[in-house]
Amino acid sequence: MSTKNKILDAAEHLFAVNGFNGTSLREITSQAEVNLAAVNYHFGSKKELIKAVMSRYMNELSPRLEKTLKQICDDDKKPTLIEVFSAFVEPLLWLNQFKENGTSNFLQLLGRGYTDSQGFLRWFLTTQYPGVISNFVEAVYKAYPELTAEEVFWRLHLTMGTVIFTMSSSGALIDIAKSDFDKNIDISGVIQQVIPYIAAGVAAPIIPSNA
Amino acid sequence: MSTKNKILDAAEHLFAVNGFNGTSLREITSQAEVNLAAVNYHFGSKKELIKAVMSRYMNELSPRLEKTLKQICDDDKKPTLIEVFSAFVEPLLWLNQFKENGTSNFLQLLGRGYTDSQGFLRWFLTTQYPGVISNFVEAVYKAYPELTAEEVFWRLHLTMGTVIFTMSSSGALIDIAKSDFDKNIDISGVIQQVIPYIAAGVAAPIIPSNA
DNA sequence: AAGCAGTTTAAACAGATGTTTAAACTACCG
DNA sequence: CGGTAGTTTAAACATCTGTTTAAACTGCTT
Repeated sequence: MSTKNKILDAAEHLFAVNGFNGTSLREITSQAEVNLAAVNYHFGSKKELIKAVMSRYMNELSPRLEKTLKQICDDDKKPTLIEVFSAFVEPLLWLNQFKENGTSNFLQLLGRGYTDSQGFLRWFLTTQYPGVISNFVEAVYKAYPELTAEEVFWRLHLTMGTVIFTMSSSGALIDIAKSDFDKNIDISGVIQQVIPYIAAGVAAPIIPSNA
Repeated sequence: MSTKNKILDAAEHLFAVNGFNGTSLREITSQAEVNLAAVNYHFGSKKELIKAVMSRYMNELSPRLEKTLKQICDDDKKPTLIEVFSAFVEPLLWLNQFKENGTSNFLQLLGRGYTDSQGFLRWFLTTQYPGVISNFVEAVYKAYPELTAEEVFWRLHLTMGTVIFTMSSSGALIDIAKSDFDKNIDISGVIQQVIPYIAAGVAAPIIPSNA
């Protein structure tokens, strides 16, 4: 395995667990068993390494997500919200075949990017992968045209929060499910819990503005 | 204003914006206009300062939350989920009178505690304020007894994620609402968007386990 | 005025951080 | 074989981190 990939693998794991700020280059390079200077040699800086870790996943996810969302919207009959959100499941779970623990690692990284260094993830997604968001918004609008653009905006942000936050701590949740309820679930079990919740949330009755 | 309070105010603001790891004692003490050593003199360590910042809010919130939740559950008729979640609104908004930007600051701090140093918030809430959580779980159970304990666990975690994550970035969301939709909303406007969403999410139809 | 507990101050501490340097090593090509 | 581009290495760099120290200062009581 190349030095570059050894670094990416170690960084991905440590970033997911301890966050970007909480992970030092020395931790990364010693876990990857490469020299400290290798990060700066191959990636230029720590910031560029973070981008590289995120891009490796987004480049896998982006085309698959586009495909499943198109499949749903190209049909003549309008999709249900459950179908729209389920369109994320297959691409996300595929990350587990792309890399071990790929799904939860990626979702954890998303959460870190949102909270660690403010605005980084927003910049990263909107500038590097603008199609993903617009496709998604369009799909939700087709499924639920009664919502105004403003309401779609709010509910998608709430959904993003639910998913990212939950997945960031999915490891802990899986442990609790085992110890408290004696249930062995994995990441797809978590997703099964999430989808009806967010679908119902997005489909919630609209509150009159002057109530 | 006492040195102790100057430190608490500066720390609260910086912690909320940049996280616990992302804020140094030198930033805090220079913004508070006190000597660097003052933190260790008055609080002992940075970790104790973090606890003190959180406790200042929790000590205000905890009794009010207990009161509003009790009000709902003591009635003979069972509460609705909207009522249960609305019980959080008044205590949370009261933090704005307790301190300027108190509500959003506190909710941002909650989000930081959840993601910054893993497990800290969980330890903090369960050991220092166990009543808050159990009261809440009981209220949800009364409002929606069809849910199993396991389902309540999942949906409350999803709800916590939604609320904390959204409120952490509520500042950015308020800005977007203004620029993209020309709507001037404040923190209570955000809460108004959140409540129907999470109430619908918790009340979502239960998925058969062998589907 | 003297003493004293509580507080503030500047300076230093040891350790960790991201980054850079220059020398050493490696493999391939002429 | 010699040379050269790409890579790895150990060491050092400057800067930042939380914490500690000992001296100075404060307001109060005896």
